Amino acid sequence: MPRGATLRDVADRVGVSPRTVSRVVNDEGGFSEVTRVRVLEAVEDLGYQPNMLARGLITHRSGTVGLVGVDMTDPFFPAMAEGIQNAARETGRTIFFASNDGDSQRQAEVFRSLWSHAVDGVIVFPAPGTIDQLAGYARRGMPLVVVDDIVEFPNLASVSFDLEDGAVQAAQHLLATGRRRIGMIGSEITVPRTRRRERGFYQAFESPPVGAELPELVRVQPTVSGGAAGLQKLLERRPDLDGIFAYNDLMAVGAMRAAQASGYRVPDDIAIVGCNDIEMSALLNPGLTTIRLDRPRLSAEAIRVLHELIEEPTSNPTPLVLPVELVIREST
Amino acid sequence: MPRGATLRDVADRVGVSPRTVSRVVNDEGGFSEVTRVRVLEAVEDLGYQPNMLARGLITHRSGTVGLVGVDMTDPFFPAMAEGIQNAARETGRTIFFASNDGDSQRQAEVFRSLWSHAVDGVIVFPAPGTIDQLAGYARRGMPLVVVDDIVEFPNLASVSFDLEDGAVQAAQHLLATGRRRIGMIGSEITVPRTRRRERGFYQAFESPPVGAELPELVRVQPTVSGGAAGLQKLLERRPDLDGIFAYNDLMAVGAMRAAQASGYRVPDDIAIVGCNDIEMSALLNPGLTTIRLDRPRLSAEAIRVLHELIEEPTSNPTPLVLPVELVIREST
DNA sequence: AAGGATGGCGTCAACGTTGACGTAAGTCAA
DNA sequence: TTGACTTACGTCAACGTTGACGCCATCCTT
Repeated sequence: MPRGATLRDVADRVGVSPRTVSRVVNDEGGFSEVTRVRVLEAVEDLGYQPNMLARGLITHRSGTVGLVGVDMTDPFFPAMAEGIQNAARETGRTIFFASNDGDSQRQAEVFRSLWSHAVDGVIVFPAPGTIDQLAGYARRGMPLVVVDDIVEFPNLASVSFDLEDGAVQAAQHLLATGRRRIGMIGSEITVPRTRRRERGFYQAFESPPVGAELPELVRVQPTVSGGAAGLQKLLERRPDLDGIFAYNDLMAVGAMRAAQASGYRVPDDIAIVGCNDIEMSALLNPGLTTIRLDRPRLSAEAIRVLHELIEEPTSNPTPLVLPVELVIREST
Repeated sequence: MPRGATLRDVADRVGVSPRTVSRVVNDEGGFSEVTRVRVLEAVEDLGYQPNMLARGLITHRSGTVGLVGVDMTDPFFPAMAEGIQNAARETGRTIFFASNDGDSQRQAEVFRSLWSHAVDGVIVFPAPGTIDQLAGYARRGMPLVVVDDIVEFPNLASVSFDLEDGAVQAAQHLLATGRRRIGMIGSEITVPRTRRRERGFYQAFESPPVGAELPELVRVQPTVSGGAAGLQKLLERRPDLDGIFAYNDLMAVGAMRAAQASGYRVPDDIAIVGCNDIEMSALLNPGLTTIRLDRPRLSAEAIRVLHELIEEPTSNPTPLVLPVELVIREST
């Protein structure tokens, strides 16, 4: 790209030094009203835009934030990214985006690249099993916010949803609406998230209503086809299941389709509860009962915590866990 | 962020000049094998990462590409962004992401910011009515690829889908499956895209099969609720419609739900064809017949064209229009 | 043996900006 | 009137890197 006007160009036109133009542009004070007006006119005329590379080189602030996701095509992600991007823009920062593909190696590459570009901080949806890696970056001084997972490491902030409670709510709802033979389709991916959801699910059965039987659990891939496979497996074990809680909405969709394909009516024969409340869930037929996560809130909190960390690198924020909410639609 | 090791740190440890380290790191040649090995060892030991700000300042290549979308939550977008991001990574570039919110003002802000950050080029899903604005950036030397819209401006590349043909295919499919009273739910957003789809739609009626009546058209917001509203309007005009083509899948979903809510069976009473083949469309009940756009291909082509433009700024690529394909599911 | 080419470095300046510091003119209090 | 302070600038160096160029061995050619 051709280079645009520089401080020197503006300075020459006005007849002051570049330093003075810099002061005006950054509103540092130390200039007269007359100078200010003339400089800003020249800035306008020449279409001057500060060069963030040069500025960042000296201030060690690049005005950028990294956003590392597992995979952009996860339907949970876009709303998060949009919120984060908007929040970042309000503080004058631009977003570097990169996927880690759920792979620690790739995530390391991504972080090397972001470090090279001198990002001011990073918000990351961690690849499974990479908390230590991330803690390493944080220790080296990179402001880092882990999203969607609870981590307890010094210098490593985290913002997440209370999915344990979400699982409790889902199971209780199934029990409260009269379901007695309930299965959970969990995720085989071994992250703390998974365990927490399962723990919450079982917790709801600690003092079960009369007639409730011990729940079933299968672990499958967290995808639509995984959900379908999970439902098949559960029905093989217990063809009389009447309630399902799925690890996420995609799996719930898969389970719903598989159930319908096997001749079960939803919700008459079998009720299904998902988790995440992705956009699609309200549009299904029947609409999916699910656990709503307030993603705009999570975005806002993540950026807020990150900015705290950038401004105050020594601060040690406590993990933030946001409440979740059951949304009842037609699938239960 | 704290700064990492620099060329000087590496140089001091090895006992050579920073210039030599730079040569090794960039594999420019002009160093001995012994030096190469010792430098790379030191690079490894110190965890040296080149500072892209400093490098970009002097080379005028920042190793970044801007990706400007209308809105990340458009279900059409994530797969594109993921593909673009992966393709960019292979060439060692990182993606700056920003939304224009479909607003020209905001888009201008976004471009100012990207210019400030010295991006090597930009891929943009243009906000409606901003082609002139974009042509301006291209004229000033910014390598720019417009995606999802055909533009014929010098210096401004474009990559898009043949949605005119998509509309032809959709309409012909409806006619071929015996539908005779067909409506189109168009978008009220006045971009060339919209017109092209409508033109293709009407084109299919230029030599209609016997019994086919003149098609109906409404224009509504390109959203789920817009689609529902559009279907209502169409049915008010002609309650005996038996086929619908919607501008996009979200509208098709809205139309499908509205039709079902009004007691119409899909596809028995009324057939529905969407456009885009977003992930959700295969998961609906019934599955949505729609026009599939090869988004991975579009991503790849967009990055390819952009790189050509970056390497060869004077080249003037012709607009690229990719073929589309009808996917028949249960809604027709 | 002289001349030229080549390999393997080093030196210096520059990219565009800001931090640190200097300075001249003006203001104010004692 | 003097000294201290303030305002409104300017000067210089530095951030980390690379482009341009220079230099000294070494090697080859004739």
